[in-house]
Amino acid sequence: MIHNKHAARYVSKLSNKLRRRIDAFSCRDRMSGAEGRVLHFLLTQQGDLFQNDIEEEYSLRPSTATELLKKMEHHGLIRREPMSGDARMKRIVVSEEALGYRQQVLQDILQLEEELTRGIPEKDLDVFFRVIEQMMDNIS
Amino acid sequence: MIHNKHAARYVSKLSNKLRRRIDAFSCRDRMSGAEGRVLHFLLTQQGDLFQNDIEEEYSLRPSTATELLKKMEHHGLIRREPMSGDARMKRIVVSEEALGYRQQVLQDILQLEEELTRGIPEKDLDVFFRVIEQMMDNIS
DNA sequence: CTCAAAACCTTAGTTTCCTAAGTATAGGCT
DNA sequence: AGCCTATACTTAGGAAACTAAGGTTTTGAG
Repeated sequence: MIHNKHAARYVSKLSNKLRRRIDAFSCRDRMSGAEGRVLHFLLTQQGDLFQNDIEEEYSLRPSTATELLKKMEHHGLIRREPMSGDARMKRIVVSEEALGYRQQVLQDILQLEEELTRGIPEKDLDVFFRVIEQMMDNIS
Repeated sequence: MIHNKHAARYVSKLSNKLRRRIDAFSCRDRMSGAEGRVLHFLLTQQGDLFQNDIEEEYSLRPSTATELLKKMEHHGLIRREPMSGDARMKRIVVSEEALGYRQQVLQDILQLEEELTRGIPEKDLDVFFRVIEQMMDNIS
């Protein structure tokens, strides 16, 4: 290794700072941190989504995902519909109420993204994304 | 925003995967996740370290850091010595026992780092580190 | 039909983190 | 000296996140 910097530590540190920042989001008084993150994921993803996808996206164990989604369902953020074709799977659907937060959530994320990437050249961001993708491949 | 990729999500996702990976480290059966992370930090840092530094590094509240360090002390991983000059501060010292894990911890980290950066050009890593540093500045 | 695997759930316990309110010390400022 | 604010850390209590181990039901392959 030539670098004296540790990529793992850098990434973790930035991620922790981000968690802090995201906890200050406006909608946060109506849902927990994890619930907010998952809601944002649901709102920006297209196509059918299942518990499986949540587990993969956030590196969660099935039981953790179950508990989290159950809580979101109880809070009225999502519904879970049986999937025709495979009775084991339940499709996750964002509720009407949660769709009302959509604008705010997207706005918050957009603002964070702009703040985060301020002063960073486009080509550097391209490299950054490429490196992260490679790293995710490397350890998966 | 020109990118359709979200830097925040990318970083969080990689960080989660890393946490999983690090939890599988060999010494991990003798300490919890957070304890292991802090121990690694202590072992690779030079100069006096205080609770303050742990809070900053991991974006923790004082009470969280207190609890974590108290647990590490109880598990025999660290000691806390009164600081001459400022009676409010207590210096964190890695115990003899924990120093025994040193080689293993450093080895684990080095291996992860090599695995993580495999196939990524040196100059891309330079950009990567620069971008992360800028992002940390941007949101602090 | 049988059986392994997949998708998800349940339970019970641990770990991590937070808020809110404290103690004690330090370093001003008048 | 006395007062005030900030700093460093602590305590108490609770919420959130995670884990391991063991279900259920359904699927799909042999």
